[in-house]
Amino acid sequence: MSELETQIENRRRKREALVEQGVDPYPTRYEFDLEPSQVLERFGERSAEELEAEEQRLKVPGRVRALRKHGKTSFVDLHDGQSKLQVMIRRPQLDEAAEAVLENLDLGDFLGVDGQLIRTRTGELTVAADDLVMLSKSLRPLPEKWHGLADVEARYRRRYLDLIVNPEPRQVFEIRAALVRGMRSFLDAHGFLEVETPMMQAIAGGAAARPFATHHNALDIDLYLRIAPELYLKRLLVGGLHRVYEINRNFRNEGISTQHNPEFTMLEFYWAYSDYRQLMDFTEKLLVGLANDIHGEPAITWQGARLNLEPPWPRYSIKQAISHFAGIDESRLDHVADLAAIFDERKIALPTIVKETSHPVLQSGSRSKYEKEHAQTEIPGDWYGRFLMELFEETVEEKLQEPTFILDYPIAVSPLAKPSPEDPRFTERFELYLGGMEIANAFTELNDPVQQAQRFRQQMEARELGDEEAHRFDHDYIRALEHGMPPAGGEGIGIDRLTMLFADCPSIRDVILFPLLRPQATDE
RNA sequence: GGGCCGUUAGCUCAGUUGGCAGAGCCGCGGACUUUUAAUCCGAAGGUCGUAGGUUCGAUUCCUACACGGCCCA
Repeated sequence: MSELETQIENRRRKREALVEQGVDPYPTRYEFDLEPSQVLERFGERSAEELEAEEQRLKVPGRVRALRKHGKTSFVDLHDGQSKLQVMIRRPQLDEAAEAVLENLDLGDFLGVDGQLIRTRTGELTVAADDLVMLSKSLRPLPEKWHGLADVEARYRRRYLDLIVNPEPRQVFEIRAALVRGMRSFLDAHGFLEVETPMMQAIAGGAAARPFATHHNALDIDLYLRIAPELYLKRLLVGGLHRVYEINRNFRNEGISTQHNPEFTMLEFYWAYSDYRQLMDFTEKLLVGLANDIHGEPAITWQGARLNLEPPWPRYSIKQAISHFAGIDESRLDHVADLAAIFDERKIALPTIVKETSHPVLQSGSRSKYEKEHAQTEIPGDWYGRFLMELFEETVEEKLQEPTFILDYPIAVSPLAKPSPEDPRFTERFELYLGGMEIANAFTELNDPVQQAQRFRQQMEARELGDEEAHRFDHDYIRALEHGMPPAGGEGIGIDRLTMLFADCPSIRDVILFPLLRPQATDE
């Protein structure tokens, strides 16, 4: 028998021993007065003399996290997930049932104690218990008390253990909840209506991503888990819900990394008669407010650096950003041939989509060949934008630690955004970068049904060239637009990444309670 | 998909330049009526991730695989 099996066997024997002595190891009901952290809140300041005079008796439940037995006196640390409360037990004062509980008590058990609140000789607030109730017998040993659970894989796979023995995850998920709470109250206060739109969609639209597929048996139709709620939320704009938001899961059938989990949480909101400029101001206000609420200052600490969130935040167009952060003159950013030359100079790989595309111009996969043929062959017009974006991601993205708006994205990569009146190659779109990560994506929404249909057709062409992430044509969405969508701004904010920043977690798995891992054969 | 790193007792970790596998915590037995990482005494606990290979001998060296981490695509 392995050591673990032995330990489980010992605990099972104690469970049986309790049953034999008429003690239910899993009782149905327990009435208590306060949990440990509440006891500390209410009585934490009382002196020994005050407690002695008060003769306050309490029933307190909690998980046994430490057990110090010395002869006739035992000390137990009772935890409620936030704080611990010490219990002192003098064996001679116990009745038979309580004695059996003490006799068969293990670390990890849930225990109810009943006794007077005192301070011990060392001054610690303590319940001097004269009655004990087993509330739930634990059959497996907890990880070590001092080092906790350190194995990263075990922490993700068995988050319940991580939460019991490590203080950090609880704090992280409290921050996460505070962020979501703060967003809701901010949006509610600005007159936004929270809605829920389909997670299962016949056409997975609203973003460039591969979806998860599923099937509805009764209707016998294929459905997709949504990659974004965008097209449904904008249908609501058509329907007269002029300020709407949704906080919910998106699913993207793509790789896993420290910044990507296949399911992740987004806030998306749409605001009629607004535009991307107003959304930038709104975003600044939202995030600096969250920082003030959660950290008590308009700043966050990210991987050792203090990032100041006080508005206004710098705003660069894509071209300005490349010029400013990568030192490339803006005059070289207007033509695809110039961009290709920069890729060569800087030894940057071509955009994936270009490499994967079966367009004859690039079939060789060789850049020099591409450049040669480029001179005499018509290049699909949207490749300028794709090259520009690739250059931006390669040279600028990681440098954007302080909050920065990057604006005016190429039309090729923004099929749902309204074109810029100044330069039709670009759109009224921004992304917010913070800590080197893309946190928000927003634009003035394209509400021209004719142009939107044309954009969808361009996406279908890209799909035929091999871009599996290209948007799908959504005829029903076009029909909705044809009824008239008010001019509007819309924005998505990634909750997971924002939590990473606010809780200073370098991996998205640390801000998702149960991140996706490859299933493991169950062990003992 | 590629590179690097990791996997030893329930937990946290040592270690073996190839020769019987180590500690602390936990668990078990004992002592102890104010401890708090309680203390003291005692006895336990291992397919060294899995499968092959090299070798007189592999936990250690080699190969493949599994799972995980970080970086890159």
